[in-house]
Amino acid sequence: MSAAITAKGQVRRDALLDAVIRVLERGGLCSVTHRAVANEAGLPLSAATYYFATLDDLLTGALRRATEGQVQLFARLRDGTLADFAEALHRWTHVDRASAIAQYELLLLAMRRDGLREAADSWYRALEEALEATAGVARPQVAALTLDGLVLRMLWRGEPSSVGAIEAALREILGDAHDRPDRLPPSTTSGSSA
Amino acid sequence: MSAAITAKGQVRRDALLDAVIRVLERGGLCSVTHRAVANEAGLPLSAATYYFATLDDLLTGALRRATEGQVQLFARLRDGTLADFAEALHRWTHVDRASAIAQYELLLLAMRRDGLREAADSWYRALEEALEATAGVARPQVAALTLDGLVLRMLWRGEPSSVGAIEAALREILGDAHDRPDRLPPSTTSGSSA
DNA sequence: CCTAATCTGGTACGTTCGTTCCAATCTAAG
DNA sequence: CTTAGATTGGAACGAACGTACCAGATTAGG
Repeated sequence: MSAAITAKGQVRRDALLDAVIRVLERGGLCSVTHRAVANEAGLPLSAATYYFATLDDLLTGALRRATEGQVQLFARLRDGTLADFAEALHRWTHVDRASAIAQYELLLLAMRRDGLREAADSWYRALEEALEATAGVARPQVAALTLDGLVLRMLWRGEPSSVGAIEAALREILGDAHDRPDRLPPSTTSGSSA
Repeated sequence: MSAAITAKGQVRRDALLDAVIRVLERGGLCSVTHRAVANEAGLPLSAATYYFATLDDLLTGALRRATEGQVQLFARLRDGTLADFAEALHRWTHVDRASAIAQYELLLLAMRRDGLREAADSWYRALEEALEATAGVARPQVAALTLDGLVLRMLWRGEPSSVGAIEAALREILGDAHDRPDRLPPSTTSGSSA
């Protein structure tokens, strides 16, 4: 045993996992192949097969990497304001929509692969913990479910689409229902989806 | 123009779409190919390519078909009791888990294909309308989001796992928060997941 | 330095895929 | 019955895939 894991090897590993995300964004799960990932990373095919023997290794690593970033985003929510979180959520679901879809595709894949269960779990737990630590949230466990549903709704239907509308929806979800008896607020600043 | 669309043709069409769901359940989105679907339906490859020229046609038709069934399930919720709905939800997310995952895979695909937007929309609208028609639901729009999140949580983590626990969670979600200030109820009858 | 392990880039095999083509068969309208 | 259009089953082509292999380059430990 001598070289173990070289620094340069780790750089290539990370480059490949980042490439997986980009390929995923562009063409979905089925388009993730050793060749496509290697090409996206600007590396020869052998580099992909050497560091990630099977396609599953590639996807597993990508999910774990993406989850880390998401966990950090949720952690930042814990310390920031609601408006900050609304803006982060807007960026994630509208500006970087392809990236968000890619992450959900990986999470859905985690339902099938037991090796990914852990990653999906930590993603979920990070959201719950962030909500529990956020002041004024009446029922964090329920709010976590609703927030999850809100993200999906934004990805599917595009609404709410503005930062302001998202913040209003968050207020509706996180806070208790004392002033608004019903309805998610419609988009306030920008119009509806296509 | 004479035969237009024959009855036998429609039978084969439906058989192929059902086969898509079964293939999807077994191996995920990437395993849906003309050959796999035709083989699953017990038909020659040409039958799949004749009725559904592209893979997208196959997936589009399958999502539309699956959505119809789901819309009918939600409609039944409107008229039944909460316990009935809890049982239906339990069957969907635990007994027929693979089928539920397959449907979400198709819904996720709908985020990428504009032709599927309509199907995803009708699925969503059916859930909201069912909740609006259900007596005692304080905020149906919010509840729809939460219910969506609950389904995903059950698919990812397996909890809540018993019919009783699901019904309790539903009561927490649908009704107002006047007796329980926090927490989703833990599983009551069966244990937690792995 | 030396040696063993990691890393690199390229090639090739066998499989599976979407897609196309075609001759034969079936069906319904005139 | 006749005939045009719908349907059927089989075969084949080119492309892309996972995977395996290998000879050379690089690197780290002794």
